[in-house]
Amino acid sequence: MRLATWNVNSLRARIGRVEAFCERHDIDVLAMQEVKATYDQVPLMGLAALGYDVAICGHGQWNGVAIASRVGLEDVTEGFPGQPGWAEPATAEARAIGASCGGVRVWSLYVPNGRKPHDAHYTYKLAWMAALREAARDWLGTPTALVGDWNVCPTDDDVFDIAQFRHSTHVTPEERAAFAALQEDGYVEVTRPYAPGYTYWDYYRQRFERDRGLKIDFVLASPPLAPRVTGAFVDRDERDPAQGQGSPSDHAPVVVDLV
DNA sequence: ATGGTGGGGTCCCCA
Repeated sequence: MRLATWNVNSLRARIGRVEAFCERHDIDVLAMQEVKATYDQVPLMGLAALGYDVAICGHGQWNGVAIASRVGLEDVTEGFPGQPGWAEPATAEARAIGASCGGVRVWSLYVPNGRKPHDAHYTYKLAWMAALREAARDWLGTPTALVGDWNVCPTDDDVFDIAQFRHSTHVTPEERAAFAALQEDGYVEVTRPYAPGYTYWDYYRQRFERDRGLKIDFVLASPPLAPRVTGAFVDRDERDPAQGQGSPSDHAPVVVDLV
């Protein structure tokens, strides 16, 4: 089974690229983040014609998550127990969707950005990740994949210039500890051994062209699932403005193969 | 310390 995760930065603006990506790589399950759309807003006929069922847990503005699957899409759940809410309607209830796909429980996750350390959104980010850890403990015994945009750089090597992030989110000890805690519980980050490179490059200052990016998109596999991983890669071509139709997302998709 | 680009919704917020 081939599983992918991709922060698409608007599914409406990117539907053509998403369909081409699924076809080109023979994707079975695609977890998407920042879809910025509800189900009825997106022309999904193309994906349906390719054999995919789609579930969207989304808001029309700044975020929203989705799962497209052609190996079954069952027991769809929006959010997880204990997920902290947020007063702003634009950010509420649209950061996690889970479903059973071909015998694997897949969670498409959009971890809050946090904006700035000391910002209330940063506190919310840490609370959200702590709640995810608590919920994820219950899924350790079954084949589970926690995939998505984690908005955390686990090591200094995951940032093009750590000096520029002295006063930024994504690299603080607290965020790194929250990401590491899931691995201490038994989840295994399965992409890095096969695909150590960046997954995100800012739009401005030609960051992609100069390979000045971040590694923030990951796949955490539960103990029963981790040994089934046979490979992974980052499809940098999908971030390349010179390739494909229309403008790219600022994230590249991450693909994982499972037996 | 700031601004650069792209995507939303209403002319400004968010990544």
